[in-house]
Amino acid sequence: MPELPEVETIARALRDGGRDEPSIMGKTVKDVHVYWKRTLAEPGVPTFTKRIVGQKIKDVSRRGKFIVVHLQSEYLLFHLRMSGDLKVQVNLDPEGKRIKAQKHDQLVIEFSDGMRLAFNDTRKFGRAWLTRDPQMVLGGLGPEPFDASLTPEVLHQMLSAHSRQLKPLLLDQKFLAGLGNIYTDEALHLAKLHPMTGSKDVTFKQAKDLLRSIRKVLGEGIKRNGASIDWVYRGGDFQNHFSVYQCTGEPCPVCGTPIQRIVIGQRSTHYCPVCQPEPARPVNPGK
DNA sequence: CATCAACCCTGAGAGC
DNA sequence: TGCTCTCAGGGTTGAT
Repeated sequence: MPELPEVETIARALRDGGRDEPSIMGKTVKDVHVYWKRTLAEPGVPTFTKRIVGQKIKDVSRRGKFIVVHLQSEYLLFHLRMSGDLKVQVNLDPEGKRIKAQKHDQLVIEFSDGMRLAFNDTRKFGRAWLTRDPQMVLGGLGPEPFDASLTPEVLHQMLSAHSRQLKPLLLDQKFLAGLGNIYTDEALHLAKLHPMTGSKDVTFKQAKDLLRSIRKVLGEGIKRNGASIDWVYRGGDFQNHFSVYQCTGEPCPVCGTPIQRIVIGQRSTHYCPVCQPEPARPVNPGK
């Protein structure tokens, strides 16, 4: 499940090269193949093809969990959702014949230099947009976790403005962009905050600790090239450094207490019952 | 505004 | 071995 560190890792590889793959910077689109139509959020296949063929790739960046490919006159956005990945591959064999798409390739963009960019997505939840106005897609996102303008004061104020449990609030991309289930659980554990804590009950000091923790776990994830979970996404090794995520029953690395798993907002949630004590006024104490 | 369930999908793992 | 069943999970949508 690619979250900010995994998406950042992929975006950097596309821009600078890496993961044994060349950069896509400066390449020109020659043709496209859409194998699963729903992968293309907008526009439809004919318009998409007409508008993207001939365009040159100027830059690659990231916003939240979106990968932003800057073209000459518009933007190609990707959201990997659960199982998406972007791979740069050789498109033509030595005889100049097109190498057939790999299993679960949903969208393939061919370049004029014989390479291609493949959007591979087992579960088909991922989406791509071709748009002149990326704000139409990205406009609703909350701040970037590493943005300097996101100070402890600002986060504290943001938390106070809502009356929700911390876990689902941090997962909400409109509140903060980039966290997913893994890094949210890890950040809350590091900040010693129970996932059911009401956002209005978070003190300034706790907000400050939370911001530092979020940046710490995300930074650690990026440094380790993300986490490789199940068969999804290759390369990273942050999965070997989880403190609580998918560590149910294992000892908390801080105090040794077995990690517990509960469900909050239809999401599995892992925490240490000692390091992250039940808040005085938990939101929805019953469930 | 907040919560909740359903939905989109496939493959892994459990149970038989 | 092979079948069926359950489940995971990000984000969207519609109902309460």
